[in-house]
Amino acid sequence: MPEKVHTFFADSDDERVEKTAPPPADDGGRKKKRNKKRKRDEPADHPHVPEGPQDPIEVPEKPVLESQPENVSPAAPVPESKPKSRPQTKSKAKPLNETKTNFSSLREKAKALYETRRKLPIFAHADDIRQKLRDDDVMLLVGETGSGKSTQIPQFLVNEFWCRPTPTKITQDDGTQKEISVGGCIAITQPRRVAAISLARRVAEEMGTPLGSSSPASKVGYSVRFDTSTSPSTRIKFLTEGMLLQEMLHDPWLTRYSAVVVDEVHERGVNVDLVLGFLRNLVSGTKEGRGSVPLKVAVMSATADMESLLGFFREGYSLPSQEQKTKSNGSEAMQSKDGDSRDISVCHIKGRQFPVKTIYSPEPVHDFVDAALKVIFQIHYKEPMPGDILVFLTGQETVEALEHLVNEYAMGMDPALPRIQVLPLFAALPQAAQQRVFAPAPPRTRKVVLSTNIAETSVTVSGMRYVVDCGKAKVKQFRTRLGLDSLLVKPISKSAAIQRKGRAGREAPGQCFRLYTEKDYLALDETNTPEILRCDLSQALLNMKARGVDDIVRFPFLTRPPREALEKALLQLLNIEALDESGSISDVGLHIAKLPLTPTLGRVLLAAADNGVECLSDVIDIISCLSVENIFLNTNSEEKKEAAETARRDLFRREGDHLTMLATAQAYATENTDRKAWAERHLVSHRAMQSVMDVRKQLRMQCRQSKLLPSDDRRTNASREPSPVLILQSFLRGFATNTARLVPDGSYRTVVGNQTVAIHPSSVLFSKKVEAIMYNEFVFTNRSYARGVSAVQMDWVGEALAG
DNA sequence: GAGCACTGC
Repeated sequence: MPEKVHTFFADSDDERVEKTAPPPADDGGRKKKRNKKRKRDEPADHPHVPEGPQDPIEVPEKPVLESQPENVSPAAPVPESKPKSRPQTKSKAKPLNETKTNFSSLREKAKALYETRRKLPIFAHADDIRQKLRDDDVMLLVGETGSGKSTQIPQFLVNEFWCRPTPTKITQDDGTQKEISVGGCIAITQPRRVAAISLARRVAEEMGTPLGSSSPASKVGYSVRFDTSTSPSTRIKFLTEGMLLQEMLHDPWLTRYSAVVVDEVHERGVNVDLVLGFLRNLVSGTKEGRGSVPLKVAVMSATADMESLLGFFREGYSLPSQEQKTKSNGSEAMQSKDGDSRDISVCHIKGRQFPVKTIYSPEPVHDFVDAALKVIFQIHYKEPMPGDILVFLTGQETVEALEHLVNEYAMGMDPALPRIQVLPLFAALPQAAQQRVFAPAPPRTRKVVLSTNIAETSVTVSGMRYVVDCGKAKVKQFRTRLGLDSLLVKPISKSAAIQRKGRAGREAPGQCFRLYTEKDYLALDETNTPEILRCDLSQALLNMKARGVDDIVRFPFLTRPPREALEKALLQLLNIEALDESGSISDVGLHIAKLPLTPTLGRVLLAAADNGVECLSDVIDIISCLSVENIFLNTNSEEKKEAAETARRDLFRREGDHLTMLATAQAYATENTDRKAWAERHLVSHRAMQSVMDVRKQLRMQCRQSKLLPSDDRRTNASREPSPVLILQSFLRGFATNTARLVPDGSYRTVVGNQTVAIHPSSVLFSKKVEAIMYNEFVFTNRSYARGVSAVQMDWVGEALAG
């Protein structure tokens, strides 16, 4: 396979962007020096983005969520979980005159933003990028932090000739021809919801178009779970990877799209691997379902590891097509037939980062909390203000330990020195406490943020000049053989270390103190282990089966999971009857695949439907609670624990966590005056309960659509008592293998495998002895824990295991 | 006696 283009764009050096910034290039054809070929590609109705000197762009120094265009600051700080999704007043078209006035002010804003855009490192490469995707269907792009790739690439491409809706004909199953329109829209996938939404908002502003469903003329929209905002004129759509997979279940040929841009591939979540596999099949196949209209694919990553992706897509081109029709042609014939579009372009765009000096520990460090403490004060004593410190630790425990130590030492500090403000940051921290890290420090105060790897990708805190990196992180790993997840502290990868270091150089030159030796660094893995090698594959496999990938072994995995892991997942799907004996997907499996749940929880939902509408309704409430992390607030202090016990007394159910969750969800749902106050009174997380209600609403809706629930939404009988037996038996249909019995020594042993398992301290059954338990999660940290636990009877378990 | 980080029509 010829490799036609392999270009590395030399770009400006880090801080000298201004000086070496290339001559302003074209953004979409608005400049004088325009590319002749492009002219006719531009629809006239494209919002006008003028050139020329404009008002200086105000880029507010606000917390920025990562994966946002690195140099873009959203107007608002980190949104409270789902900011605008709650009162859903979507898809309301504005009156025409209002829309009109909006357009002119939107255009003004876009005009102002244009100056910022053209200074982005990627801007000078707009023409090359357009040309590459005209020649080839696949482009790989390495864009370092600050290059502007996520916001600019879709704008570079949206007016290309190949990006228009194309009328074509497809052959239907019955052999008849059907006229359809293919393409017209660009999809850009993101690993996280917030990134998808804020990127869409930013690109809409830059293009001078309203966002999503706010106007029928909107050209930019987004789609994430619980919150989709698009219009009939949407041309650029940001969506989460999961959302694209979901769309592909209904439209396997992606007929709405002319291009899919897969962003942040280096994060390698399991969903992105599936997306890439499906896209490779699409670009290297016959495209019959698209009426032969090509699909352009751009794969973007922040790290330079493009070799494996290049090999991955080349392999797709060199194989005989997955589709039967071209099989006889062989790969060579296909190559000459399709010519250029069978090549793959690679681009490398430098980022815009300030230099960060790396300081290694001269000696190996045994206690990184202690070492971090020393380094923090070393920085504080020696380095000038301003300059906040970001410390990467492994988890809540180490964060809190170091928090106490720093506060203790700071008290004995010379009063003449600037003060120190310590701020913890981890996902389980209540939202209000998380927000504190974004507030600027008081005068003469240095902020020290102690964070888990949440600050590595998900949250960006501004003002950081010093990074302290312990070199470790907790990693979840699914152990196929044991059927349990382990959560262990492991060394991070080089690319994670580089990512952490980069956090010090976003606003000024910085320093990164690595609490490990250079030798240790050099011994680290190059990249993070892809999630597909670390997780239970049953959901991924079910998704593939639901899309007609019969032979899992032949699916193009960017990283192929071990055979054992695939077999385990297939067995699991067989156990819950999602697959039949031949390995084909069953009706049950097809139904489960469409639910936004793990296959096991999906199976439980269907089993509950067999036990009647009331049981299904209750099980939906419980599943909704299980779908969000921890609905109960943490109670670390003895005092708080007692308070919680009292506050939650009326929610507690002796049957276990499932019935307790049901009581909580129903009490919350029936609270009509002040849910927030109710949650606070019961030491229940209001944020988590809002998510629970979102999931519940979605599941109820789907069950009504599939006629499992009656179409009128009235809860059957609010005052009725739930049936614990039916509910728990429904759960056993999915979790029969997640059971353990009490043995004479007072411990629990798993029914399958006879392993010791302890009830997690967060469970209401903690320290209780019952005949047998069923649990949702089996996690190894310091020991094996069962989480999400209920008491069950052994004869139920026997029945469930027998099928 | 304890909770890395994401995510789904």
